Amino acid sequence: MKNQKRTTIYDIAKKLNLNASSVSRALSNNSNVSEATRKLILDTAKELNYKQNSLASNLRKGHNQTIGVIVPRINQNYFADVIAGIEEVTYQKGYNLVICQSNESSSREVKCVNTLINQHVSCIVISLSADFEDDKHLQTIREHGIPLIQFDRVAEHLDTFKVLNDNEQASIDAVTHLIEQGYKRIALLEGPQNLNIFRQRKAGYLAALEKHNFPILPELIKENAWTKELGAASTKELLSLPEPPDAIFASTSDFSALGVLEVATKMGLKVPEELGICGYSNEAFTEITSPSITTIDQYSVSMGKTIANLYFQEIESSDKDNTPKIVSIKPKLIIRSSTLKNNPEELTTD
Amino acid sequence: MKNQKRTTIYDIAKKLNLNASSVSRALSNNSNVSEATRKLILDTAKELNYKQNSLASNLRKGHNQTIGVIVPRINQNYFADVIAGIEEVTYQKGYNLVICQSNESSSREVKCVNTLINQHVSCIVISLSADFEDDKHLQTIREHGIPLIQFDRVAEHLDTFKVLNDNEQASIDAVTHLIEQGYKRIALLEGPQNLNIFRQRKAGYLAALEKHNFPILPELIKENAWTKELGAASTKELLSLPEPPDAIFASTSDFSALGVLEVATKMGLKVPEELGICGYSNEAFTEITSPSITTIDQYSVSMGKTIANLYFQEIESSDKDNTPKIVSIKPKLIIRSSTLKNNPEELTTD
DNA sequence: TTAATTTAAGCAATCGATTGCGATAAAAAT
DNA sequence: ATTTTTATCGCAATCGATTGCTTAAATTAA
Repeated sequence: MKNQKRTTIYDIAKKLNLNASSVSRALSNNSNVSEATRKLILDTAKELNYKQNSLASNLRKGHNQTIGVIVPRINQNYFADVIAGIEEVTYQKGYNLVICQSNESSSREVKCVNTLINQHVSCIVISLSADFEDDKHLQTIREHGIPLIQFDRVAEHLDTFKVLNDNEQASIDAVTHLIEQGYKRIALLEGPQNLNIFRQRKAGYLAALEKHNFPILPELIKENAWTKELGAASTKELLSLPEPPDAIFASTSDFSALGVLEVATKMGLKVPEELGICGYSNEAFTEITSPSITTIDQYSVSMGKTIANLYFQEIESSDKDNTPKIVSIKPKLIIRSSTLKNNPEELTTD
Repeated sequence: MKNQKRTTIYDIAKKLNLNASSVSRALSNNSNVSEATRKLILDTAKELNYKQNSLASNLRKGHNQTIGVIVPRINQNYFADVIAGIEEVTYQKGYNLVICQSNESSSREVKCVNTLINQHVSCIVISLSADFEDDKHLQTIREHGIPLIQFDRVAEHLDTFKVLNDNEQASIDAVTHLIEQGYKRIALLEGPQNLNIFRQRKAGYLAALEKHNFPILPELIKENAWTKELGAASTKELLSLPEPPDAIFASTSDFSALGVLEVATKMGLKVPEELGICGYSNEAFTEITSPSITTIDQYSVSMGKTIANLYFQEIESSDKDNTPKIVSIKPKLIIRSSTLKNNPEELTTD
């Protein structure tokens, strides 16, 4: 269906009895073209409906004003927000975004990486899939001289640019808050420990307990409680313990926390009086549930902007092989009703 | 920072004392290369860490296995879902996605279109920005021979491929449901009427009322009630009328419906007994509010898949200039508590 | 053994834009 | 009037992969 070929600089040149080089220079607005012919060229370019061929231009210039982004799921709020943040900045700079989703599968992640390398993108931004084990594909990126920025879920030992949330500190804040509210037996719903973020959140949980001389009770730590359903299932198990917890920190996600809340409500447990609940991510719905759910905001959009700015300020601008930088963003504990056992008036105000 | 140049087919050719053409043929797995040299080439390609340069390849082949997508906001659930659906299919076909967001601004939309044209994408998929007025940029796409698929928010009079929701029917279903539940004065929160989707939803509202011989009361129709805040404001106005409505159809979005719910709750109105509420989009939170909100599911992910399939089945495969097709997807009314005045047991079960 | 045919690989043009270098003409300096 | 400088513009190579055509070699047929 694409029959008519598009007009090139040669078409413009021919029509004006000029050389293509002049047309190129006029169009790139750069140098050594008289004002008269420039105007002539610009006019006929418009007349002939000329549009530059970025493929040719990029091939010649040896680079591609494009940044590749690989995320587990495009339509997961957190990642969608990060992408929106990246796009906001890259758009200003005239860069494009090529988006891939790994679908939480590392084999697909590898394919995405290869495609982006083929595309000669200027930079690859990635957040790892859940079944991450091998970082060979990340090494490949570096071998090809493509700057790599990892965010959120990263291969920690790999020396690349990183934009992270301080998951451990956020976790400490959350658990400390629970302790201060008078909860005594605090359970943890944890995620896959091959991912740094979940390891860190667990570490924060442990650190906070230890600091306040709380015992660490393995039976109160449930792994693999990622989704609402899994969170609900774990909650049932926890609440049927001889000594059940009086608070649950769903460090995996707000969805998991929602599962906790639903089970608690169904079992007639009062939240926050009899069970405190804290989620993670500040999903929109946490504000709406009754009671509203205490959670942690990750500043996702601004994380995206940070990622893009990192590229433009640290990588693109400098010509030297600069050492990778790590930017850490401190998430914010959003205190809501689901954990306010003591002081309901202490609600966070924005 | 990108100092080492990448290995090309010429590097491989030189190393094996072959011609680049043979390398190209071996790599493309096509024709006229002996098994022996093919293996040799493949091996050294791996050894030298060769990755094809898609820019050069696409330039030569005259096309680009890339589809450009322009949406108002990447991180709006509906659009994120559609994109995820598109990506799912295009990934299988080895196509890439270039994503742009117009930020609800048509001037930015125009720039996005131009970038995608420059990139020589194989197809452009677009959902229009809120301030849509002029379709010149869409015409430009066609002038450049690039297939165009509009979805959801479209320029109706333009003869292009379209993937749509049957907004009018969905609206009829919703309002009919309200009528059947015994609501007598049904208000409408409407969106910008320059967008087809909001016009259609309004038309459905009017059609349903007319069919049941309900009077159309202009004071019950509120424009510009898109967000939660605007929805709340309109609700306040509606409820302070001498004869306030007993149901509100927030045809703009679930967020607007949420605003309605919050105002109603604050004013002590019982939902659904004293006020029925229906939203649009089936956002995740509508299930969680108390009462849960009746809404309309748009099958967003499957819309994305439909879009991509339309491209591959109708456009890419056929070589003739085929006439644009319109695919309409029937949304589904999800009945929840917020409208069940009569029969609370009638809840939709999935 | 020679001719006809198939197979494998090289040659060179091409996609469209960019850019260093050189050429020409006009303007400025002497 | 002659030389020097500057402003414009053309020439041609280049980016890396693809592909039609040609040639050389190998295989088969006669």
